[in-house]
Amino acid sequence: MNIGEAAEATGVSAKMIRHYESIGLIREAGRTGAGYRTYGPKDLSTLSFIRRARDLGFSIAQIRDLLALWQDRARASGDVKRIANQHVDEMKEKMRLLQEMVHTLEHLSAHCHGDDRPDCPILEQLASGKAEEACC
Amino acid sequence: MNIGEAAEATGVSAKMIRHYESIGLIREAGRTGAGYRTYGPKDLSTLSFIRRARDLGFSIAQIRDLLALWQDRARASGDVKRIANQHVDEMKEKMRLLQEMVHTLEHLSAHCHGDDRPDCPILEQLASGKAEEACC
DNA sequence: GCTTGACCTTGACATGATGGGAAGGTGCAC
DNA sequence: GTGCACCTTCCCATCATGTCAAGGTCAAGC
Repeated sequence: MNIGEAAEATGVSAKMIRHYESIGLIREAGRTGAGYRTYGPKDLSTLSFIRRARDLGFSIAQIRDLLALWQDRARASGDVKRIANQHVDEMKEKMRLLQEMVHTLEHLSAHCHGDDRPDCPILEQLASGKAEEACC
Repeated sequence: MNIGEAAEATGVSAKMIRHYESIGLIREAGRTGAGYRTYGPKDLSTLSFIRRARDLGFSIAQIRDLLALWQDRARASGDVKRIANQHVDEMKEKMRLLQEMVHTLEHLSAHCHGDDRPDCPILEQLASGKAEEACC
């Protein structure tokens, strides 16, 4: 199976398959006489695994660990759970920061006329850092 | 005022001040005879403006627009509000995606023993893409 | 005056995950 | 045997920021 077909089958772009190989996330693919990479069912499983983990937002480093655990029959599920929970915590923290920013900005936006007049609490906040006080 | 003092005063690192200058976000700083950059009160205001906008998650491109509006006395507050609301929408979309991932992962994690046994629905989901069905 | 240490200068390189493109080789169908 | 789709490697770009290196400058203490 060619890299293009493998990409099609797994949803990982050919570009990224080569990249994952270059950083050692996946083993080096076999080659045809002409140097074309070839992929078998096992490789496809690994690539699909990676794509699903990426879809869940895991970093490459985390995926590296998850792949090792996946291929380790003597693994402890606790190790997997720990990685997943850590990732969940990271995502929640990101959400919290986003929520804070959204909150501030929505508040400012609600007090902005949004018409042709130039006065705007959003710019005032950015300029002075104390629009909150000025406005509420 | 030196770049280091300006950085200290505004919370924008010296590195980033030079960077912002190089990409044309701020005007070129004045120089001493020895080539040191110098900053005045107006520059400090601009840098503080940028830092606050960055703290609210605005991209450099958006900040470029906001700065232009800030310095335009004939601006329409509607233009500012539009940029802010667009940014809020982007952040909300990011939060939505994060929430989805968190939801899936917390669900899987809840069904993982997290002990020394090897069986783990998290890995099963990543491997097969159908843990949801297998589990619930 | 000289040394020292803190600061400045430019420039290059790194991050993380991905995309884009160029230049050249290969495989297959007509 | 030609054309087209695909493959190869390699370089560059993103985005905002940090790090490091090599060298110049300033001010204070001796």
